[in-house]
Amino acid sequence: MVKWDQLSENQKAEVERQLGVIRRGVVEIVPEEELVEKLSNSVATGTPLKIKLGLDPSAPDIHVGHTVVLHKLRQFQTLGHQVQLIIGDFTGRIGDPTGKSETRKQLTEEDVKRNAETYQKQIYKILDPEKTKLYYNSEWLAPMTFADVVTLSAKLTVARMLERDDFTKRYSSGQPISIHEFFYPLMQGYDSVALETDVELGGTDQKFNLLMGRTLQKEYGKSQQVAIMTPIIEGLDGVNKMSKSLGNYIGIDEEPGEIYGKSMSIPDELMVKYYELATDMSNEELAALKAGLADGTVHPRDAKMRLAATFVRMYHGEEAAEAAQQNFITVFQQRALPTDIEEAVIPASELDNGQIKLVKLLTFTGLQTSVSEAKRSVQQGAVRINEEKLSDVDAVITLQDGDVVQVGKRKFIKVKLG
RNA sequence: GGAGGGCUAGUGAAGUGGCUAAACACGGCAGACUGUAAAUCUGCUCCUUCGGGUUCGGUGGUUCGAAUCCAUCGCCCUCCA
Repeated sequence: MVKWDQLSENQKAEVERQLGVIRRGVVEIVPEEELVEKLSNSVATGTPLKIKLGLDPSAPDIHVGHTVVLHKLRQFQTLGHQVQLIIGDFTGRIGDPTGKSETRKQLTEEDVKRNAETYQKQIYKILDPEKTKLYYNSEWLAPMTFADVVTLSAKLTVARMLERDDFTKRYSSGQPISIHEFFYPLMQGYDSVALETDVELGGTDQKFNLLMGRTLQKEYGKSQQVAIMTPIIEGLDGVNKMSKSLGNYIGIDEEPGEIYGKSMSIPDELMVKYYELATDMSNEELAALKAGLADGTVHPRDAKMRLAATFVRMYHGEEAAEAAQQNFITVFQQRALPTDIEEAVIPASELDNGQIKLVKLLTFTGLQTSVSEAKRSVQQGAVRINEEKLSDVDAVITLQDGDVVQVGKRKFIKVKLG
């Protein structure tokens, strides 16, 4: 093991450079001194560090919140390190209790497998597959005997387990905690033992689990990993953490227009954070942007548009980003009709003499989910056909090919008679 | 094993026989305002062929009438052992 003190000046500079990248946006590095030593050894010997991330395959749709940690992994890869991606196929069948107010349902083997595949497709939009090793933790967890499990679980106490914040909360507020949930941190920690991980990444909510890895590695006589915690990013509302269940997320698999629009809807205060944590913008560019926003030379709206375009570019490419931006300018800034409107086919059977009731049209095209909702929208002046406002609930209209039906600011459909 | 408490619309939570399609808050949608937003203000927020229909964990009862009473089943929690 080569130590920091033994490094040449050039090597020290390299370690410093790496630290600069690694530190960006992270909340905590535990313990930072050990990271310095691990990096020193890595630089001196040319051995990449093993950087681990555990994936819970219960939610296969990756959103921007998940990408925070993925971008951090990508940075490690760019610095030359090796990523260990663990598909928690075994743990997934138990369900991580982290951040959950209630027990998660257990996944079946097929669920896990299907989700894992979806995951990989999305994850390589950010990670470099060349520097990623994929593991399934059933590989080492499934063969363990009950005796092995008892040995493992004997290393921790119930009191220790209950220290964990979400267990404490659930326990004191009378929410159920199943015994099997206690095994989740143990298994995740054991993954690090099995793979001899150098650095494990996770959100701040993963702190307990990450530290468990250190504890268990020590118990099993291994070198202890460094835990790096990335922030939990707020969702579109700017208040709650981004999550699918709260609906305040930007999914990386979403349509370019959606990604762009959602990005534009975030509060200004969140912009820099998103740039810092969830984009591939360099530290230098980031600093320039911050300065520009601070001294007023960069308009917040322009900065946000650039952010939105960056998201689309990362997940759909340059062309899609430009198209999404152009569409946004037309529809929202100029309040004009978008150039590319989805068509809805209205079969002749739905028409009576070429006519159709307005509310019927709205529900039939899927612009509204129920007649009641459609009526409300009409009454509220949200409905337009060919940019002309219609406010009569009982209106019967004559449709023509190419008529554009609009509800609110963002829902459009072009009529196609068929 | 014993005792008690709970399950209401997307969420939280009122409601303990008719005045309750069910307060209120949040969320959501729409309108105004703006730099797209956020904030703020306003309206709407079960479905409907607009006659009505279907809701308060499931089922079965009592009653002219039940989210509200009874029975039973399921799920959850607390305390005691």
